[in-house]
Amino acid sequence: MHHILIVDDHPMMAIGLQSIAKTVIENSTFTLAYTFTEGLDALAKQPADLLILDLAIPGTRGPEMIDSYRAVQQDVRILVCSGRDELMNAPICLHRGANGFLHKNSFDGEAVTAIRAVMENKKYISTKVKDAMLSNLMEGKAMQTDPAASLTPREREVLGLLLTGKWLKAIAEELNVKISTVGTQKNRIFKKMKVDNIIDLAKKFWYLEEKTADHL
Amino acid sequence: MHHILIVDDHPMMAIGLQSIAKTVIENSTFTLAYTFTEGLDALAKQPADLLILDLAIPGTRGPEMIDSYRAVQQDVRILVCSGRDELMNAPICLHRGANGFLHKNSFDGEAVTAIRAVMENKKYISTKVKDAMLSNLMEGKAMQTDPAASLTPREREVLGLLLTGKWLKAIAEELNVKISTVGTQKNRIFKKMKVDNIIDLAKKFWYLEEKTADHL
DNA sequence: GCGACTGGTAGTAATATTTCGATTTATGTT
DNA sequence: AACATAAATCGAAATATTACTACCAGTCGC
Repeated sequence: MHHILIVDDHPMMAIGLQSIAKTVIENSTFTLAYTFTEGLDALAKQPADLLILDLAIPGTRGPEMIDSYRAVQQDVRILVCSGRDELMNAPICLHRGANGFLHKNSFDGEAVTAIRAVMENKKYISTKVKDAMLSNLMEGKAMQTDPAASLTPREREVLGLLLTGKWLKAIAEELNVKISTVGTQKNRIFKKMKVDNIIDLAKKFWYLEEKTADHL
Repeated sequence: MHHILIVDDHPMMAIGLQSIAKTVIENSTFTLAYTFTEGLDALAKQPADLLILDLAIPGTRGPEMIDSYRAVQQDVRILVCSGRDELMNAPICLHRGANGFLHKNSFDGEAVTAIRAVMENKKYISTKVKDAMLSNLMEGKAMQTDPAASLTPREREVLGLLLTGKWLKAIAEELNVKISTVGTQKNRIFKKMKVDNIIDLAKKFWYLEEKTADHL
């Protein structure tokens, strides 16, 4: 008898995952949660054998979420399921303590493999990620990191506001700093992210946009 | 006995939809397709009673897809299921001949309602969209169709270049006009599209973008 | 032929942004 | 304590964009 908690802000995706998990783990019960805090509460109320976690749920900053859930139940198996760039995020999540990383574009066969592996206390990453990590290793390159990892907290804050389409003036007012300050931050963000214009920046962080697109 | 075709590039989302549809329509068979052409082929091979269609699948231009499927089977019920801006896209899709529009963030209850309505040959849109359309109507505004319909050819050309992130200067050189001219066009585009900044503009035309998010 | 309208084009002044370099503050090291 | 470093801030000049207005060439209806 196993209990599985699925945290995903897309209910239909959660149901898809549940449907797949049911075929892998017999005799299982499920809780579906649709926000970060809802998920935390659910885990606090009932320990889970498996936590399937969407990275991109609103009000969170991605991989850091893993820590929060581990803090509630230290030994929970965590399978991150994200639509964000796999090559970038899988290593980050595993490094942060996840047991597996499953891309949302994966076919159900891969989902089955991932769930099975994690339930057997093994780590799971896709072959694609394994290969990439291996070839990075052989070329002596450091592991792929979050593109925003090199940004300072303040820069990330400005990044978020820039992606809402706000003007520098509005951002400056919101943050209570001078416009020139925001200009400098924007400049540094562009340089660090190796982009030249706001459109390319937005594309790099398209996955953050999906949430906002709903209430245009 | 009903046959249902689900076209979505996220297999797990497709499974979620299937799982929900199963509870609504008894005695149903399913085909899941993961690309636009796969979907077309599947429909050509076996007529469907219901087509659940994701708008954002790669290699397509959004709502126009509806025409392609109707060309294969004129009387198929089409329920569009998209994660993008509902207020804008739902009217467009229905105007183009879809039978319903379901947002991907909807809860399963709404999905059930939507599927049931469409299967009963009724139209389905969310209350949110209904309200918005109604208030538009009362204010005498026309129903939203193609957002770019009101743009002139030249404006569309500039729009395309703007969405690649090019600066006015580069666009002006490319089109062999003065920067001020491009500035004017941009201004008119912004006004017509009722946006204030390039990010919101890009969001309005998300379906022109190749699905960059997944392979960044 | 004559307004009225549309599409494409610019000029200009007001605003916004980029791009420097420089200062301040906090933190960690020796 | 002295020093180095990273983060955040800001001023000012150089550029770029926006918000106007205006002009001209077609086109349509009459």
